[in-house]
Amino acid sequence: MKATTIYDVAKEAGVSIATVSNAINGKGNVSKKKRDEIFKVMERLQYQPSVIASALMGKKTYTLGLLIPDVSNPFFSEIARSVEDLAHSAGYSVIVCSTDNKDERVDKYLRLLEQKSVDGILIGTGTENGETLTQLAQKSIPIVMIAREAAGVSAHSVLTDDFKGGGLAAEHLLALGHSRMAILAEKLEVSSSVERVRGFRFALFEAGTELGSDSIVSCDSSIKAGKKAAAALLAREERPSAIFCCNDLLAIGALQAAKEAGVKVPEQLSIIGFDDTILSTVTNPALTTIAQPMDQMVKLAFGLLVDGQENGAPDASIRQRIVMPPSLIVRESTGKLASG
Amino acid sequence: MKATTIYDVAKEAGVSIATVSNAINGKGNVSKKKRDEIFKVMERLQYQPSVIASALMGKKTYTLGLLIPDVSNPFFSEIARSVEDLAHSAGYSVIVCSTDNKDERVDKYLRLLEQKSVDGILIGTGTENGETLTQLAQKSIPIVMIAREAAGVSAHSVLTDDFKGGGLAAEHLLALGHSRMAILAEKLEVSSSVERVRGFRFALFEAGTELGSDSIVSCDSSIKAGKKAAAALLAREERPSAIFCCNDLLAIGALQAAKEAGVKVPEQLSIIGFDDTILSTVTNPALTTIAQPMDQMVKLAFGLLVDGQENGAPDASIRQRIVMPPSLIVRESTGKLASG
DNA sequence: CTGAAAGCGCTTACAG
DNA sequence: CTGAAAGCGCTTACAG
Repeated sequence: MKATTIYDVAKEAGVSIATVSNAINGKGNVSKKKRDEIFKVMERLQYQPSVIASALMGKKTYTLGLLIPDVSNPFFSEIARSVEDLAHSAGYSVIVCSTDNKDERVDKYLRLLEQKSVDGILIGTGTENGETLTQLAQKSIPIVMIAREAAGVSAHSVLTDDFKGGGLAAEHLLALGHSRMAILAEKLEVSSSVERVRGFRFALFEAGTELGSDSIVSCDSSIKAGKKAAAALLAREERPSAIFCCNDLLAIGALQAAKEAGVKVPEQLSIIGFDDTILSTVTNPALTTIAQPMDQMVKLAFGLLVDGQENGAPDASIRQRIVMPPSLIVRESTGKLASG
Repeated sequence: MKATTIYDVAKEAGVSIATVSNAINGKGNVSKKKRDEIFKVMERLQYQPSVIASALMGKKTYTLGLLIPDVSNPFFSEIARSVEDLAHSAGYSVIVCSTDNKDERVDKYLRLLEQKSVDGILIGTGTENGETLTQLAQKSIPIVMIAREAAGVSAHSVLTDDFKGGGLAAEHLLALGHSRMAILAEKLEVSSSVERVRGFRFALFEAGTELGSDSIVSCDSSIKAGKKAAAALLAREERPSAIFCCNDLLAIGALQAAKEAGVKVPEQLSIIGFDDTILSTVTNPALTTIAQPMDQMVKLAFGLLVDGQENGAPDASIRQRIVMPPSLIVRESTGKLASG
């Protein structure tokens, strides 16, 4: 069964397709009578305008792209959900793209999205080579970065103050009386990770403490990798009394390593994560972590992406960089060292 | 900067747009010489064909829709990732739609996807009213159901043998010597949930045991709701020694309720979940659960959806219903009752 | 082997 | 207030 087109309803309603189009889009004055008649016919024929056709005429596709490292990672799936909801209520749908932080995948997806003429792209994935991005920006397809720094790309970005987040974690641990600390970071190419580490170290420095140079270990961003790295940390002669993990996945790995090593959390070891994903509420002990105000960040980013194009967008050219404050969520995985 | 079109490359290459089109699509014999020239120009101009335009000419949009209750639910985000990967390597992108199992959202998304002329829709969400679906099916947009039964809709479906899954859970608990059991189910409108409960009860029946009529409680599918319902169960005079939860979220709620009530798992209470999501590996104790072979299921569903249209599809009309076997994953949350 | 022309389903000036 | 016509960027017969 072929879908009904604007021609079908025009014929049925006894008007031209131009009038149908005008009626639908509320343009050019169509008399109320005709308009009603047209809408009645549309309903009867179950007519749905083809966005393909109208997109070809320069209108929007009402489709957005979302680039993230991995939808199956709770942190990003939560972002995806927020984006989707916002998009949905604004009439957009979103194409989700998991990049695994691989440049080739980023590139391929970006090209795909361009070919599909999406109305904008939200990027929450690492992109060292801003080349493709810059090209896109030139082609006037709006881009905004979320929870990631735009590496030399002239795009708006909304992110968390990762430096401060690291500081928050350090202060919490310091207040609990810890002094032998370690850091578990994901690969240090990711800018947010670097900032978290820097912030953590700086807070320690301000407090007059310092981190041994071998106290920062980095690994892949997964529970498994985190577990392995944490296990090595715990096997050291001078076992740390607290570990700052740059994301919840790593923190969970650390939790598991501690369990296997028979090290009690938080009595003998404090563990603090980052991101405040659903995972952190589910572990036992529940994870103390640093939360990013994701809902707000998504809302801001979405606004920049979509309204930026809809309004006259007088300031579209001036690149915005919105930084949001993280917050400490204390749960059960951190505490004072049990008696010394 | 306007994007380059087929006209630009035709002009540059000194040929007609028809020839460019043929060269790109490998149709109508284009001499090797011209073809090479054309490709060179395309590269130089960074030409990317518009899928919008070719879709309008009846070609595919290379976009698929995925309907699930909620991307931020780990079970579904894992499905989404598998679908995305398969789609990606076949040249498709996927629009993710979280329906919250609400009919209105299902309907709205379905209509949206239709307007965007997606090449197919994968449905993993409850849909009581098959009406919209049936309409779509008539409009010849391919649909396949995944992990859900197609309610009276003539669409392929690939699902887990939920009845057997429930049975597996029961047998496991039975073998551990339990007799006072209870079930935590999500709203009983969801077909898969009903089957799991039925399977569980049947296995008990075969073993000569029975479930008190008040031993089946249902609630929303969330950790919070599960926790509350489980707490009520645990507060009963005749506290159950084992709870079968129809999904991991509920099981985690039960785990938390037990912790709060001071009931030790698995020593005093066994808890078994369903789905084998990442969450079940992260709890402490780790969750015993029933796994669905999701990767295989997604692969099969995707094949039905995409190849079904690409091949001559001689059997496209005969509706397939593929049922996959679940399996028991024993972790730490189930065990024999400690001494009686 | 190659190109002129029609057409996909819309929208947008422009006449009337 | 309404419609004929051109055009968006492609593809597909059909001539040559």
